[in-house]
This record gives sequence, C-alpha cells and structure tokens, in this order.
Amino acid sequence: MTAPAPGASPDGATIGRSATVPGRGTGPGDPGAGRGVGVPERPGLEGLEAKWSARWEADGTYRFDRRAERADVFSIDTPPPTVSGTLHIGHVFSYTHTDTVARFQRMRGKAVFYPMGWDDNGLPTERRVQNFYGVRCDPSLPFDPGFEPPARPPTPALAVSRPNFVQLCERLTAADEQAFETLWRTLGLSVDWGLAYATIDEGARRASQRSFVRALARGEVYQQTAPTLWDVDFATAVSQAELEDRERPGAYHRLRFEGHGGGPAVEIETTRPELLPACVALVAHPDDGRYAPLFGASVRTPLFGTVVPVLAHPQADPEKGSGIAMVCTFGDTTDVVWWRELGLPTRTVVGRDGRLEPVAWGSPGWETEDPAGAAAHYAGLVGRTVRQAQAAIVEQLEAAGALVGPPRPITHPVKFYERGERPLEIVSSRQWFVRTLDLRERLLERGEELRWHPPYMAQRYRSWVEGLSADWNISRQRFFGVPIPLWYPLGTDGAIDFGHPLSPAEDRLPVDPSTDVPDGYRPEQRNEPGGFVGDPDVMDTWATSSLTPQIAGRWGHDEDLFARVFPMDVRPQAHDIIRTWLFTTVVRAEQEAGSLPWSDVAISGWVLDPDRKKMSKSKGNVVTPLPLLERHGADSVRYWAASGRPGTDTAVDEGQMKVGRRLAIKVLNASKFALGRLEGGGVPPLSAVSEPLDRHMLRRLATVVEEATGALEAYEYTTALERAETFFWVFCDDYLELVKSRAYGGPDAGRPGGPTLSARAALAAALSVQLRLLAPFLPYVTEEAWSWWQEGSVHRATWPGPADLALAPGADPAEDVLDVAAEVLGAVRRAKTAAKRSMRARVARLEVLDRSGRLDALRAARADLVDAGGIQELVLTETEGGGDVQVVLAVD
RNA sequence: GGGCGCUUAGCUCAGCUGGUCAGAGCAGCUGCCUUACAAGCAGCAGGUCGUCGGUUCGAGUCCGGCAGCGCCCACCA
Repeated sequence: MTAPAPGASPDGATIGRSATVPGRGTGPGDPGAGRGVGVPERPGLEGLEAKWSARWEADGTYRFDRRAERADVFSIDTPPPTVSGTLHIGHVFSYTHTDTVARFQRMRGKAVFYPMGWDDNGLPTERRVQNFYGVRCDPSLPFDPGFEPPARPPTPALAVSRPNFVQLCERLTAADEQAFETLWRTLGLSVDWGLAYATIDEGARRASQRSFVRALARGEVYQQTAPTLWDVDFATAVSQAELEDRERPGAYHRLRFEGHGGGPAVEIETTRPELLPACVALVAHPDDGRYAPLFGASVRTPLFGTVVPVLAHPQADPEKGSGIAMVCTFGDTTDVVWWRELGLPTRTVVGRDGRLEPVAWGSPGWETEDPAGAAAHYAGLVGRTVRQAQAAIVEQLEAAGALVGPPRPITHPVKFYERGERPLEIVSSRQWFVRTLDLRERLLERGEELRWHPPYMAQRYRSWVEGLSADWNISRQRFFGVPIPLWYPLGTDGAIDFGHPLSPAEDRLPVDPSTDVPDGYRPEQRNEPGGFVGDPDVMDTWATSSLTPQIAGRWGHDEDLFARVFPMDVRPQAHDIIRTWLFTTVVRAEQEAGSLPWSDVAISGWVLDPDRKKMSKSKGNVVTPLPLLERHGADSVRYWAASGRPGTDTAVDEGQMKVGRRLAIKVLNASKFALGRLEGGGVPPLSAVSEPLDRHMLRRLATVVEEATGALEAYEYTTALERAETFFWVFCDDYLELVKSRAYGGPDAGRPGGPTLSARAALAAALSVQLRLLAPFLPYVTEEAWSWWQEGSVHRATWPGPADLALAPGADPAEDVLDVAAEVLGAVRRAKTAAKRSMRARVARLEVLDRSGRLDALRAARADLVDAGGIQELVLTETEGGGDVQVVLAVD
C-alpha cells in the first residue's frame, strides 16, 4: 500500500522527501521510507503537548474521512461529559481508554469517527446557572431581549423568563465547553473536533424531537395521568432509572383501627402515619389466617373516621410489621400496585411541593363518619411538610389513644431521586412515557447480542431489564431541555384536549411549542378558547442522550453520513449508567432502527482517590486533572490511565504516572541512540539484518506485535501496553547494551552484509515498530521521535504487522540468542555489582558452562557479549547439567 | 432476598484453555558518573497465592462451602 520512497536507493541509504499520501507514514517492511535522520541534542518532554496538538489540528490528523464506506469505518459513540463545572480525573481515565482504541483502529486503516459531545442539557446546568448568576426561571414572565444578568448574584434570586434563562444556560455552558476542549486537546484525545455536538444544540433537539414524533406516530410513546415519582424540591417527575435507595432512620408506628359494622379492631404498623388521611384500604396476605376472616369487612381510620375495606393481596408480607398494611395514595410504589390491582379510590393529601393540601372532608371521595372531627384533626396538618405533619399526627394519635405503644425506631431504605435531597413522593400527574415493558424480551435479546467488555457487565443490564416495573417517564417539568414537541387544542370552553395532541411535521423540527405555533393555527390563538396550548414540559435528559449515535451521526439531517457510521462500533461508558444511558440507547435504536446502536460496549471502571475511596464532591476528595497533566505530562497521565483494565476501578496513583514519565523519556533516549547510528548513513533495509542476535530480537518483537494487536482488537488496551512496554525495556536494557558497540561500527561499518549494518537495520526496524506499538498510549513522545526520521504522523502510520519484521530465510541457533546472551551479561553485571565495581570494569576471564545448544547461541553473539561486558577472555565449556557462569574481574 | 466482581510480596497489580507460575513495577536496601538516558543505570531482598474441603499423578490456576471488601438488582408497609 505504500510506494517506495522515490529517493530511496536499493540499499536504503537514502535521503529524500517521500511523496507518500499526506498524513500517511511508512508501510510495512519499510522502516525508514521517509526522510533524513535528525536527532535533537537533548530531547525532552517539555512543550510536546503544545507543539503536537497544534500540529495535529493544523494537519487534520484525526479528521474523519466521510467518503469511507461503513465497513472501513470505526465509529465511536463518545460519552458527552456533563458540562456543569470541572472535569475530574475519572474523565481523563476513561476517555484515555477509548482514545487508545481509536488510535489503534486508525492506524489499522479505519476511518475513525470519533466525535465529542457536551451534555449541557438538563438539571445540572440549570442548577449551576441558578447559583452562578443568582437567577431562577419563571416561565410566566415574558422574554426580555436586552436582559443582562447582574454583576453579582443577587439574593433573593432574580426571576427571569424561560428564554432568558435558557440563554444564560447557553452562555455558561459555552465557556465550560471551551475549557473542556482545551483539556482534551492537552490530553491528546484524537477526536475530530469538527464533529462536536451538544445535547441542547439544534441537531440534538431535532433528533430528540424527531424520535419523539415518530415514536408517537408508531404508538411507542403515550401520555397518562398516573401516580408518578416526584421530587418535591426540583418539582419534577423522575423515572425509575433515576431512583436510588438510601438508608434512613424511621419508625414503626402501631395504629389501631376500630372495626366498622361490628367487626373487630385491627392494628397495623406504618412508617408514614402522616398518610393516614390518605388511607384507602388495609391489605393482608390471602393465606394469612389471622386476617382471612376480616377480608371483605371494613374498619375506621383513627382521627379521620374514614371507612376502608380489608382486602387480600399476595404482595402483603405476613412477616412484616403486624402482617397487615395500610394502603395510602401514595406512600410507596407498593401502594401504587395495590391501588391499581385492587381498584382502590384515590385520596391525595401530599401536594407537588411536598406539603399537605387542603381537603374537603365529607365531600365526595372524602366520605367520613365524622366530618367535623376529621376536619379538625386535618387542620393541624394542612400546609405542613410531610415531616412536620408526621410529628403533628403522632401527637394527635397519641391523644386519641390510637397509637399503640411508642414508635419503634428502625433504619430502612427510602427512595430518593439520585440528585435529590428529600425522599420522593408519589403524586398523580400527566406525563409522557416510552413503552419499555412491552419490549422487555427483545431488549434482553439485544443485551445478549451486544459484546460486553468485560463480559460480566452484561449481568447488570440483564438485572435492570428484568426488574423493569414501569415504562420510561420522559417528561420533566423543567426548563433547560428539549421541549416536548407538541401542542394541544383548547376547547371552546378553554379545556385542554390532551387526547388530540398536535404534532409538528418533521421538516419543522426542532420546534419550541412555547413560541412556535402548530400548523393550522395563528399565534394569537395561543391559550385562547378554541385555540391551542403548548406542552410546557421538556424531555428527560436521557431522552436526548439516548440518541447520541443518531445525533453525532446527523440522523435525519445527513442520511449519507449516518449510513456510514450507524450502527456504531463501540459505546464506551462507565458502569454506573448502564441502566440509564446504555439501556435507553438500546431502547431507542430498537424502536427506531430495529438494531443495536453499536456492536460493542466497553465499560470503564471508576477512579478512586489515592486511598481507594470513591471520589465525590461532598467528600471533597475529587482530583482535578490539570495539575496532574502539568506535573507529569500528558503521556505519563495516559500511561497511568491505560493501566486500568476495562471495568476495573483504579486509584489515582502518581507513582504510576512517574513510571509513565520514565517510559516516555526512555522512548526519546532510546530513539536518540538508535537514530544516532543512522545519521549520515541513512536507514538500512530490513534485508540487511543478518546477525542471529538481531534476528532473534526482531522475532520476539513480532510475537509482541501479534499479542498487542490481538489485545487491542479485544479492547484489552492494558495488556497491549504491558506487552509492548516489557519488550521495550528488554530492548533497552539488554539488546541495546549488547549491540551498542557493533552499531557504532568500525572501519567497515557500511559494508553490505556486515554486522554493523545488520545492527543498524535491526535498530531501525525495531524502533519503527515499537514507536507505532506505543503510539496509542504515548502519542506525544512517539510522534516526537517519529518526526526525527519519518514523514507524516505516526498516528496515521500503518499499524505494525508481520511484514514489518519479515526476515530473509537463514539458519539461526535454536536457542534464543538474545535470551542466552542477556542472561550471561546479567551474570557479569551481578559480579561487578557484588564487587562494587563500575559496569565499565574489565572481566579478565569469563567461563560459561552450559549445554551445547545454549553455547551455540552464545557463540553467535560472542563478539557483542565480549564488547558489552568488557571481557578479556571468554571460555565456553560444555556441561551436561545446569548451567553456570564464572566471572573473574580484572584487577584495576 | 437474588446476582456480579475482587481477595497473589509493605503498596498497585500480571498470572489465558491446570504441570519452570510463584512474577512485574513502586516503595526499601546495596552499589555505579557506563560515550542514548543520573527525572539515569546495575543489583539485592520480599509472598505457606483469604480460608476450609473436593477433583487430579499434579491447583493462585478447575469445583463447592465460608469469610472480608466493593458493586448491581429487588414489591423495602
């Protein structure tokens, strides 16, 4: 695939600018097909990031070739980081993993589609904007085109219109995104910045709304007024995927319900006595002998005198509490199940602000045997938070003698919105849902089809899908998000007709129903009887993020591009968002395309702080990457990151970064040495390699190439790095030492077929291959060293393969010459160290006793060994048993 | 309650389909200005591979029980 450099003469002793394709380096078996060799006097790490990242940008080194067919494309569904402040070291960790694979695939000849997205849509941004500018969104206010936020955040927060609020969100995230990009460029991510997107930008809004409108047409989304998980602080619905259990103290309160119509009294236990006014039934297990006689009977609630039935349901647990539960609308999700399955009435007391609402006792739905008493008791609760109401009602119950014994403190799991601070309530509201329950079997199959790295992560997806209990609620009562692209007709009486939503034509997208007008209506008909009203809600942030492959691939906007990249090759992501991002992306691709969104998913672990604790803002142990990059350099930080295997949590380890730095410096120095031997003489071809030591070294390298390639294909970047690195140190410590003298050469250094030329050719081939092997991990130093003697970027060079190391046929000793010679050299070093002598000390006599095969190998490297060890007399003695090396140092 | 992962030298971790597998790096210690590298180089020392049992001629390596740590899922009154 690579034409020989035009200036190259047959023996390779050439210098001349090659005419290779721009950005494309050498081909196999052609280690130096570029240009002259020029090595700096004192190579160093400083400044490499600035120098090369600018160069890569200028040269378009990582630009996606959109002419490539799908089979030649490697497409990455890059996670869009949340733009709500600063990146932490965990981002650097996982994005480096992806980058190593991206670089590998690029060098293998793939057109790599590697976009970057910014997740600026959603609650984290709203929150940051509120704090940063001291504002709050009031959707009832009109847009103020000239609005500028105060210089300092005012208290209380300034109310602004929704469009003004969104503008502030956009302004702040733009600044954040710039800072993020700078960091990514410093780290050396090989992203094509021309493909950047944001989850709130026009393309993302278009894709989200298009997907919604189409799903609506296919019946895959529906609206429903139903009990909904509700965060009272954020005043929005949340989905099952955003739930999190937290252990909280609580107490069992034992309440006595008097029998109604002559039945016996019943005692129940509840952790939420404040919901007593919302009680609609008692429930026990059908097989529970204690309560079976009561099924069908009724009891009276204490304080409120509501008559409620005693019913049977298998989900009641006889072991729990008194074995019979109070069903309220709604205390928890079990209440919802009972309410639905037993067809119970609704009596809501907790409002959307988390406070108890007024109730008309005695009116329909609120029947009671004692309206005045109920109202009197309830008056003490209205307007209070659930917490305050609980304290109040417990006092009332106690006074009424309905509380049996003192409350029994317990610790129990309570459901929270993952970003929330107070327990979730369940309120009835109108929301849009995506049908996921119907799709469960299909989604499980897709999970099996997907290739997981590491494989055991598939279990997490499986558990989640199997445990789905509700469809996906995608509407949020928030502001900075993609609007639900619908309007509703208003009846002549002004009532909203939710049953006939007005959906925009696809070519109108994206729309904002709060400013745009549905087809067939005029602007002045907004909110007027007989007119229309816009849906006030936005979509869940995951409803947009679940479309990242479609957004990045410009689905619906550039179908040619989309066809070349979708379904994508890999989704890299962390394990904590399998149930959200991964799951919802699979749902969307299944519904829209009937396929997986990607063939592989690479799950990265988390970064733990140096004490192996999970990093979190509240603990204050979050490590920011910039100081680390400045202190150690990008390659060093990348080296540390690449040492974390897929799926494995890894601690921040500056020691490991120092090791990386050492490796990076070593790459420069070893390159300097090897290329120093080529200066003036040019790069000899591989065919000049004749010495057995050189041949064995290259053979071993060929094995390393094979292993590293296989590992990277399987996303095992850590293994690839480890193999390349281990070989590289042997290459430096043993091979270079052994071959050094010969490589410098004597009078006949340039003789074709001679040992010096063999060494130089082997050095060139080995260096060329190793720089390419290490390029995905250490992009800066490898590029720097590559630039000393090669044309084009190492990152566009061809990934090394067998052709790079194909040796002419020849008879070599059976034993690995490098191994045996290095072992003997080691013994010599040991002797010198033990005698506290310099490595330069001469060896008067070296006797090696060993099997004949190993001695044969040694003979093949005899001159190298003698030079490297400073050996005056070398005696090789054949023995039957184990080998031995005797070293007699010369006297100074 | 169900499930997953981890448990190998002081630290961080490799050890694939069972038989040079008891390893690497860091830290520690001892030395060395060696013409690629003193932000280097050479070398030394360090572990009954969590625990109990099983399979096998042979087990960090396979199977089962247990323990500790971390995590996922769960209808948690």
